[in-house]
Amino acid sequence: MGEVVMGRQRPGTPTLEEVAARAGVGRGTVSRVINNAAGVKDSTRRAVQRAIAELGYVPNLAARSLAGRRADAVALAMTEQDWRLFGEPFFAETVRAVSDALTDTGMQLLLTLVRTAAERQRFVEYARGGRVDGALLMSVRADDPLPDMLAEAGLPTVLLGRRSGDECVTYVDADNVGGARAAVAHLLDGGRSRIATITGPLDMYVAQCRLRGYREALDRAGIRSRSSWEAESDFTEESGRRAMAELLERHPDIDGVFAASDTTAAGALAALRAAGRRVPGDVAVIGFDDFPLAQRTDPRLTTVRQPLEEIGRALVRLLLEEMEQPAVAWRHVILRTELVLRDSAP
Amino acid sequence: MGEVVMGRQRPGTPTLEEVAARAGVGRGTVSRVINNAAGVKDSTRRAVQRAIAELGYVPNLAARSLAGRRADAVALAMTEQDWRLFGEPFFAETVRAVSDALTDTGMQLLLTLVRTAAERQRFVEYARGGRVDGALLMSVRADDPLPDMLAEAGLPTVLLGRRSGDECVTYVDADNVGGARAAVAHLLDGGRSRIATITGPLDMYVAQCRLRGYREALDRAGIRSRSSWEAESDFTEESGRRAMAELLERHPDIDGVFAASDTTAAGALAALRAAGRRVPGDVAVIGFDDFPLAQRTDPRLTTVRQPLEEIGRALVRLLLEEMEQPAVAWRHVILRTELVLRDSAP
DNA sequence: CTGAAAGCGCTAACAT
DNA sequence: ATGTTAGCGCTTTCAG
Repeated sequence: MGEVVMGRQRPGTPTLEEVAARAGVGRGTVSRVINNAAGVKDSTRRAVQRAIAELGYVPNLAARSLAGRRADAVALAMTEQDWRLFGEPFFAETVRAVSDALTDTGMQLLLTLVRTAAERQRFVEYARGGRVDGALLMSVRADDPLPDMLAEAGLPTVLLGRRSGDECVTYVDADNVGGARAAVAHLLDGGRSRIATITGPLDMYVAQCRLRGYREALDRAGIRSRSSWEAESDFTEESGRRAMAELLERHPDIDGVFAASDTTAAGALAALRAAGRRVPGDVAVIGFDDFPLAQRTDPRLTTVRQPLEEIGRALVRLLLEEMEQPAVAWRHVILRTELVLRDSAP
Repeated sequence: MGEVVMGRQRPGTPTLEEVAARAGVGRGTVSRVINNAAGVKDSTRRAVQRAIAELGYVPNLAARSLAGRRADAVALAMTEQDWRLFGEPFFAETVRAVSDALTDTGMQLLLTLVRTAAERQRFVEYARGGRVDGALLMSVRADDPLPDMLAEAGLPTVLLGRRSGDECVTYVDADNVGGARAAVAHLLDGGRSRIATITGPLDMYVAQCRLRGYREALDRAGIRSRSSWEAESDFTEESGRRAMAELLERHPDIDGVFAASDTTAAGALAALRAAGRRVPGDVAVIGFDDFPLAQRTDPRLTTVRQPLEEIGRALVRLLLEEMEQPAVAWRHVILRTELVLRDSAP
């Protein structure tokens, strides 16, 4: 009687051994051919390739993984908060950059959602189970235990951003303090002096850094920073709008705004418009992240550009390094940010 | 001499065999315990669990996969175009729904980018190599060869949306024609008669369907549809803005707009505002997809809601069915859409 | 209820 | 340059 098979993989899939038989060679030779190893006579190689084509052979990756002790894949994990920021260009562009940086390595990039505790558990088992050779973690929150769980399990792990000033786990970050400082300094240079800021969620280190840069720039100019000039957002456009409205109410004479994200800057713009302010005539706005979002509407804003291509490359490079060597040290890379000037009349 | 090992997996990882030795049982028993199989004496089970905990044992997924002939993972592949629509709430919400629907199965969801031909090749090898038990494909273009490549390889595959009216591969879709028709009928009911539409990219079947619904509704009302009342967008906000401006120029007396997407509707809104039209006073706008994007600005728009939770569940259910049975038939599910009324004064 | 044994399909070291 | 062999760590009969 035909028993019910619980296996999911189609039967009858040709194996390396069948290819070897058909090509009239040993299994080792076939293995060399499919792995592009040197030292195979050209005629043999072609014979094997023909057999592969005729049989429609595809290597079984589980077997390769088991024998070769590697997965040829890396995960990029995103938490629930990341997911809500999904729409942000920063997010999509970074993933794209990582994907590009990975093309040469032949490794498959796997994006995974880690929203609940159950999903985190499953992901950890997946990663520790050897289905990926390493993990990239996006914009981790201060209280996120995932990096440590993976790092302690010995899985090569690299963070995009850090959880705090004394982060240990290997990470790539942008110079958030410096970028914010440069932005505010630019506003000051342009003759603005009543400068407010819309911060990101302050439980994220990145938001703390950008706020610090804002304050430092004011300090250096001899301006005492005050909390009434600071309003928190959660990096969404809507919260940026609200924060801006709030700031305007507190300080109708604002003439400059530093927004901690591109999306937030877009919200700020909308709120300023709604309040009848001209931008940048009455109020100059500088946003972190150089994306079209805040610029969909007319005024070409000056922005702080993060070098996303570089970030993607650095993430992959560090991950590869972690994979090559046993984890002897944490490696940190902080990439310079750049002010992109667009407001000719500051 | 210590040879350089190219393997990536940490050595010294405890194996099932070591657990068995420590617990003083056979390997089979350990296997039964970690798979929650029935028929293990309670005391034995606990002994094994203790050994697992003490050793910090984690099953090697490659070995399990090889022996068990399944991957316990499914892929959700996104093409380059999808990726550009990444920001759309529809996208994020659908993935979330799929993720939710998958939690009970214990399978890991893997999002993969398939942007270039090289990436497609790699993904096909990954999938055919047995690293996933099935694939979900988002909003495929008419000329996308990926569905056929996977389906022909015998991999359980389900599409979200179809490539054309005679799509074969198993899919889940929304009733786009009906939804569009209902939207336009609602505008007509509200006394509007000069109704334009902003379509999606017409090489996508979903966009064709929504346009067809628009035309059918007008036909039924005895209004001849004309192409000058139709403008194409690529589903982005910017293109929606442009399309609306164009339509306004051609027909300044427009009093209703059906937008083929939420994002497009947002663009239309902005353009209408810029042209000094009140919404919905002068012009009523209905968008497909029920999301806050088009509603960030004041007027509460009536929208066409796609049942995303249902779509996610259906995708997973069909995929599981494909996995259980050899592919004997293509299965298609078309989910009803719903008009969400918000404009009390149509 | 449990142990022993036979693979799953591949890589890599070792012969030749 | 190529064939042979010994595992990789697990699931799954099949005996007991």
